Amino acid sequence: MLDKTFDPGAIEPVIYAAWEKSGAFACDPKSSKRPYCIAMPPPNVTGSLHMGHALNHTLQDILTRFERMRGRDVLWQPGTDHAGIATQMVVERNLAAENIDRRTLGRAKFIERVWQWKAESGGTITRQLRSLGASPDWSRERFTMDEGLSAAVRKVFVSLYKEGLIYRDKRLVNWDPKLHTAVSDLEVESRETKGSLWYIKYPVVGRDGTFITVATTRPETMLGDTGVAVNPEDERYKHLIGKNVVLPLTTRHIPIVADEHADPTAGSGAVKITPAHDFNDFEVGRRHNLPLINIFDRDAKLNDSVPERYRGMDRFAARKQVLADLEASGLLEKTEPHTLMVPYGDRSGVVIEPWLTDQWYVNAKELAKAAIDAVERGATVFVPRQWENTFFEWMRNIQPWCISRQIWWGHQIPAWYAPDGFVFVEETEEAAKAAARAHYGEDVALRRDEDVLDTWFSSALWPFSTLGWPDATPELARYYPTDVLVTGFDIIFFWVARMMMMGCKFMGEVPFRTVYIHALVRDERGQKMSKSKGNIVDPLAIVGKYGCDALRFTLTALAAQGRDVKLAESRIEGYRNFATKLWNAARFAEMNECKLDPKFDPAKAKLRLNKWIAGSLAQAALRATEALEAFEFNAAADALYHFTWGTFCDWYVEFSKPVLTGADEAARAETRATTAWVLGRLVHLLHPIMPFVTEELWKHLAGGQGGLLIKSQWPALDAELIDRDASAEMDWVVALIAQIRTVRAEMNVPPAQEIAAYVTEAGGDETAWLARHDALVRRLARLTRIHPVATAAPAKQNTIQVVVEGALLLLDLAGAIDVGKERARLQKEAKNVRAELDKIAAKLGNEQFLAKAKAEAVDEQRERQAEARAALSRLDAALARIGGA
RNA sequence: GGGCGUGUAGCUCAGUGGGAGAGCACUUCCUUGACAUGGAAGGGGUCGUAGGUUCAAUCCCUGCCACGCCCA
Repeated sequence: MLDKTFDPGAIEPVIYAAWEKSGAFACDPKSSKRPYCIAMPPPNVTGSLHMGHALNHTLQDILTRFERMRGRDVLWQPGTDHAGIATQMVVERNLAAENIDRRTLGRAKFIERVWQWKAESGGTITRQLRSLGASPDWSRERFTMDEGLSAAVRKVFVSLYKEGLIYRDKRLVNWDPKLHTAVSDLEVESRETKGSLWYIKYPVVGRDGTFITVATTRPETMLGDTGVAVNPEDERYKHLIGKNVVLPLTTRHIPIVADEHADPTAGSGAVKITPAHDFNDFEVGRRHNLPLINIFDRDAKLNDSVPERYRGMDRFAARKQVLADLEASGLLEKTEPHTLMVPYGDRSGVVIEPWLTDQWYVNAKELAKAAIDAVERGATVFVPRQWENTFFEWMRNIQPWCISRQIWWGHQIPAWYAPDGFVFVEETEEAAKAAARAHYGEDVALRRDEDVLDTWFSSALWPFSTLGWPDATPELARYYPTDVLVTGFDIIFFWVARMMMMGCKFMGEVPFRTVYIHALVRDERGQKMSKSKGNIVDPLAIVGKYGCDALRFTLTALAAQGRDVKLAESRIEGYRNFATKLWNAARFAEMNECKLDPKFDPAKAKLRLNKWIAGSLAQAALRATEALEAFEFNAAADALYHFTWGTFCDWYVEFSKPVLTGADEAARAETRATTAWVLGRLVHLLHPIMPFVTEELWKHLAGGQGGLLIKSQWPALDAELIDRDASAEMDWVVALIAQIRTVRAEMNVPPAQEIAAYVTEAGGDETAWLARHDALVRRLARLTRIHPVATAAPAKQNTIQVVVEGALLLLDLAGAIDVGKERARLQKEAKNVRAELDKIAAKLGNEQFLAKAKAEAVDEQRERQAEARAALSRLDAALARIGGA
């Protein structure tokens, strides 16, 4: 016997273990089934589960389970990302607690400590994914620093280098002065900041008392100025172009140049040019051959290129000093408040400094071509489609990708330098040595580049490196290209774009046919969840409180395309209740000995009731299947929810009660079999969304003989099961009962009071329907009997009149009714029907409508008119009988 | 500044070229033999705004307003 409620905490771990043990998650490369593959976006190995993961993995798991049940050989490829900077920071923090600095430890020892940390703590996130019910093929779990994946990285690096698509360059990079590494444009976050705009007077050489005023947000960098720019069209400054100014606080003379970069409407119209410390100024400097003067060291402290008094100062201290000195010398004209965008490192949280260094770059512009083309010709399709615009926008304006990082944890760049600086890029040290020998005619000492690659470089290879590339494995041939990538829009640039580039380049084919982009999970007020706001909802806490299925169903139901998911706990509670509802429907079936009968064929059911529920189920199944195929997760959840609760539990189960306790043995047997059959199909249909409760119920329904639900077949319900006549009949019964209940409530008939009813003016169908379902109607509308009578007249003083489609019912209250109240009720109803009739009449009276509207639309209006007229005449007659017009 | 998206019931959101929906919240009633994590009934919306297309617009098009996100 089932318990009264489902106990997720006790049952989930047991079921998960059974799934894993059964091998249900594993793909089967040798099978004859069609393959289906999803590459899991590898979470950071340092990560812990948040709602974004929960949504992302729930959707992937739904697709995985759905396709698996539909008979595909599914590979959901799991793994984790080594997350270079993030992981190094975690381990450095741990070392700091032991008072150890990584530099004193040395590179090799440090890397050892990272691996040790990974072995101990790196499994957190994958363990957490298990408690979400995720069913990837754990036996194939990969890590981006695995030997195989590292080999792929080296091969890609070397071949891109040899093609000239990876190169070394000295240019400005985003320098993180805290982490001491370059970062890519994407790892820089611009934050709107309230600052100042300082107006500084630069004296013009040879014209005493003449100044040009520049406006700047970063006065401290003036010590690296090598020019002043004005717009060539700016009349205020035209006469000064070509003249020199004395750079205040120094003795340096720098030229005034004409450049479009200077905006005459901003600030003073003249700008200082610091080519070594500003991306725009770098370009201006290049156009005018201005020298680059680097004034910062790697900590962003001032170096020896500045006057002595500023050396060694931090950039922020230097700003104060420079301003004070300018003020003292009368060169600070004014200060205005100014809002500007300041770049911050997304990991370190400190202000990023544009800094001149040697770094490795990928020619992304070139690689982007094939990726753009692939999306243009539909080889990869984004769902929802509009994200293709975002993708194109980024890809068409893509900048060189800085891939070297000055940290230790990651794939070390396979480049070796000879003493003369010549570089040899090879997959192994031996190959580099051989190349050097060939180059110099003798062995020379080689020094390996110390930098490592951007983490996203290895993630970009994920869809094929995990399948064994560069080896030609059977898995690679079978599962690449993958079918779907499920991810959030925030990593379209970081990851999707780069996988597209690398996949097209090295596999000659896109990495995935479809990219499903889901939204961000926000809190119930629509705010992004963040630690500082304290509005984080922890998925594991939710799972503990409401069960995994409740969380999964909630995320699914809210995952409408093109909209953020706003998560309110009340929704989760509601879907937990849904799981309970399903559970109790099964409990009802069990109590009534509804057992699965393998020989039962719903198409052969005799009772209208059973034909109707089978057809309704088929309809819901078709809708859910279509929705999942189209990634309309919420629509699938919605169709199944409404069938389960609104149709099966609210009506069918109630309807079945008189049959199950009745005397007709054949009807009982058929209804029992139908109930069990519907529930059996239903747990299959709900399984991808709510895997635990359905698996547990399946065990009970099938008496342990049905195998695991996760391995079962998706129900292919024939649309032939949808029986229009049975639907019309049962819909009428439902409407009849609802109408009687409404009237009873309005007339304050106590719910427990059973009353007699009379029916008259019934059509042929309605008479038959009422006879057939007499027991159901009596039970659900709480009537003692329904007597057919020849006429409603004379309406008695103790009868209320219920107008339904195709019949008139009289409810006998066995006592005087409040005639005034009854009249008011009928008048209100008549008023509503008249209003509707007016609307229909206006339409049908419109010749344009009759001439131009589709025939079906006109017919529909005519039908509605006929129904409304019939209802109105019954209402008028009813009113006449009690003496009210 | 460029791009994208969103404005529908008190809240969170579905939805459709022709009769406005769900969940939660709210009101009233009900411990009936699956379920009070339940059942029954009910109140509540000029579908942001102004135009246009159409026989017909909440839905399609345009402008505007508001909000959100991404990029510069």
